[in-house]
Amino acid sequence: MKRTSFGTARCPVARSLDEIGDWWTLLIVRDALRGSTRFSDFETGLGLAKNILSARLRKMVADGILQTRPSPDRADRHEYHLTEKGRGLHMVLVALRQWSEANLFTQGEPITRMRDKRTGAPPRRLVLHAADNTPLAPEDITFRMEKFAADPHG
Amino acid sequence: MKRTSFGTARCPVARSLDEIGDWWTLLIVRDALRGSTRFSDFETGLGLAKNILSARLRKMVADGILQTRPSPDRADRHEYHLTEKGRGLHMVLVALRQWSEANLFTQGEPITRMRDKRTGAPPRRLVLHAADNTPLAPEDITFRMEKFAADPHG
DNA sequence: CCGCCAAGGTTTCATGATGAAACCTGTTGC
DNA sequence: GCAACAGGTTTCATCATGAAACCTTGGCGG
Repeated sequence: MKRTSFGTARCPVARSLDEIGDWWTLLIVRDALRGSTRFSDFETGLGLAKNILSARLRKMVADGILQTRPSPDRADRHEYHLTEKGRGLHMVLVALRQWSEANLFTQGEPITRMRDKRTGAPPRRLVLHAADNTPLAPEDITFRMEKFAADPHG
Repeated sequence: MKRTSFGTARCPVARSLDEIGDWWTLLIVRDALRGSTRFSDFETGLGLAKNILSARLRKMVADGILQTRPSPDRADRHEYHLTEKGRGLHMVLVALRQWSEANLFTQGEPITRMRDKRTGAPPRRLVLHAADNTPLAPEDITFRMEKFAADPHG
């Protein structure tokens, strides 16, 4: 009945889907990374119903992905800004974007592509590297159950 | 009323969410990358209802993320294997996993972590690089509307 | 060759999430 | 003072999700 929750899953992938695995959250982050801060920015950029947007923004603030700041020009309003946690989702968006570009578009279709602001060149593809900088394929990876300890390198 | 579709969006992020942006698809890919191939593998690994699993597998086959192969031991059954397109989602899972590890776990919590199979060490964090290998932050990126042309480097 | 069991689904039905449209509320511009 | 507008909330119909029951096919023990 109730949508199953992964909020306490031991698998990080499952747990992350609990916070951002719905239809709109990542797109809100995408727009926020490109400068959207106001309710109407998101509304027009995404074309979603106000009630849904309202609910999502509220949840994202509660989850620490966005934070509200008083609007500079209107005392009764506020803006939505990404937290560091929210900005951290940039890499997820890049990964999704690169997969999508490689698999979901056909020749000649209009597409919004990512470019290096200085040079106009496309960024490199993401690659997972081992500690010694050799690339790691899915088969080169194993999984281990541990007790969480924060990575000192961030 | 109907869940809005991003299947024809020009933004790759939006379009990808149309195919994999639901609660179970990425977790099915995760299990498939770790070796699950049979219906019951996914069912027990994920703990989801059979009807939902059935619908997801069917959609993922239709989308070219999974493909069915005849089972080696039972003529009337088949296995589900990732296509190249499906394997390409590995990087998305890694990005989600790293974000989750950095933001959703507290000290001492049990967690399933990714390790280099040879050395047991954790992989490096993903970083987006420019063509000249300098790191690119979200602010260093711009977006351009183009007609899609496949990247010759894959 | 008969009956039973398990894998791999499909059907049914109650409930929660989604989305369109209408409505509310406080400012600001005129 | 009043209309317009941003920024929501409420209402209601519809869709998707999930639990449980049911079906179907092929081994297999006797």
